[in-house]
Amino acid sequence: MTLLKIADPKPTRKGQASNAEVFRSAARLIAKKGYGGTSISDIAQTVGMTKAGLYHHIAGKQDLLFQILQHAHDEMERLVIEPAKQVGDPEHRLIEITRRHVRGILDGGLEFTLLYRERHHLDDAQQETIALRTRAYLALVGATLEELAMEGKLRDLDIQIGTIHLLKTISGIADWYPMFSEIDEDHLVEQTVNFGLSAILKR
Amino acid sequence: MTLLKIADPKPTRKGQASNAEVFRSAARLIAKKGYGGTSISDIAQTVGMTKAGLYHHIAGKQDLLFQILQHAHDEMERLVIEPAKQVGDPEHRLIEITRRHVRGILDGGLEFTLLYRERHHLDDAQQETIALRTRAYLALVGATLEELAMEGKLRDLDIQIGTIHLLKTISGIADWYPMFSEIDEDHLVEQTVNFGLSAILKR
DNA sequence: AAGATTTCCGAACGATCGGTAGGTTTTTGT
DNA sequence: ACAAAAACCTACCGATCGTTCGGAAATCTT
Repeated sequence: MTLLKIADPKPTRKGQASNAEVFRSAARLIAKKGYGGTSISDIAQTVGMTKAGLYHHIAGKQDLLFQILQHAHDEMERLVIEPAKQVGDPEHRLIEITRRHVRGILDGGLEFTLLYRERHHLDDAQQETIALRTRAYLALVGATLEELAMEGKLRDLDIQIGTIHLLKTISGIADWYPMFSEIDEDHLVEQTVNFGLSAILKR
Repeated sequence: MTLLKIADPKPTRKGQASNAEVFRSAARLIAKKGYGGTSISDIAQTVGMTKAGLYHHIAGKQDLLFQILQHAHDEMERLVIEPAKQVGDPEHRLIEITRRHVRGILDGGLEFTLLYRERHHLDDAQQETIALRTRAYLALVGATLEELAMEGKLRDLDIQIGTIHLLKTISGIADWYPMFSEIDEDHLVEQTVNFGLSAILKR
C-alpha cells in the first residue's frame, strides 16, 4: 500500500531529506495552490499518507519548502550548469544553457520553477542559501555575455539587464506552457533559443 | 482618524468596489506574502482598521482579490492598451506598448503585476473574466506582430511564442526590479524596448 | 438639534491550520 | 524466527483562519 518508493534505503533521517517523489508531489501542489494555501494535510493526502505519517519524513512545512528548493537547484546544477561549463565557446555555451534550461523546465522541472517564487516563506538563513545559488547561475550567464562582448558579438545592451531578461524569458515558460501545451516541445526550445540569442547577439 | 481617503463619496455599496488605496495596500501585502499567506487581519491592520471594519468595504477575501485584479486591468487598459491603439504604425505601436507597460510596472503597477499569479484562487467565473481581459491584451500584441510580418520586418519566429516571450520579459521586471533598484528607470525602459525589439524585428 | 446613515469595533462562530504524543503495523537485519 | 527500527496511524493541541453579529462612534441630512 506504500505509495512512496523510497530512494534512500537507509537514510530518511528525521528532518533530513526523504525522497524525490514526495518532493515532486508537494512541489506540484504548492505550485498550484501557493505555500500558504497548501496544508500539510493536502500534501499528505496526495502522497497517500496522513499528516502525522508525513511528519515522519519532514521536519516541518518550512523545511519541506527549503528542501524542495535545494533539490531543484541540485537538478539545475546537474542538468544545466555543469554541462554548460564544459562548453568553451561562449556563444555555444549560451545556446547550451538556454536549450538545457528550457528542456529542464519542460521535462518536469515545471513545478520546481514555479516554486522559486515562494522562497520568501523561508527564514533568513535559508533564503540566503537559495539566493547564493541563484546568484551563481546568474553570474555564469553574465560572465558568458561578458565574453561575447569581448569578442564583439554582443549587441549594445546592458549586460546585467540582458542577463535577467533572458533568464526571465526562459523561466517564464513554466508560467504559461501548461496553457499552451499544444505547442511542440522541440519547437519551443528552438524558438526560445532564437528569441534569446537574437535579443542579445549581433546577427 | 480615518486612514482611508474614500474616492467615491457616496457608493461603497457593500461588496462593490471601495477605494483604490485599500486595493494598493492589500495588493502589496498579498504580493509579498501570497494570497493564502495573507490574512484579512493583516490587510485590515495595514490600512488601519480591524477585521470587522474592513468587512464593511469588501464582500470577502476572494472578492477582494477579484476586484484588485479588475482594477489592475482597468489601469492596464487606460495606461497601455488605449494609448497604443492610437498608434497606426505597428513598429511604433510595439515600442509604445513595451515602453508604457514597463513604465506602468515601475510607476506602482508592480504589486498588481505580481498579484496576477494568484488568480487561481478565484472561482471559475471570475477566472474566466480575468482570462478574457488577458487574452485581449495578448491578441493586441499578437496582431501587431502579424502586421509586422506582413511588412516583412519580422524575424523568422513563431508569432505566438514570440508574443508571450516578449510579454514575459516585460512582466518579469516586477519580479526582480525591487532587488536591483539601483538601475535607472529610464535606462531599464529603453533597454527593455531594445531587448524585445531585437528579439522580434529584423535589424 | 435630531434623526438617519455610514463607518467601524469587540467578541464570538465553526473550521482548519501546523505540529505533537503515543501506540500499532510493517519492514529490515540477523 | 525474532527483535530492532522505520513507517504510519488515530486523536488531539493551541492558534489562527474567514466570516458574522449587535452595537457604538462618527458623519451626514434636514
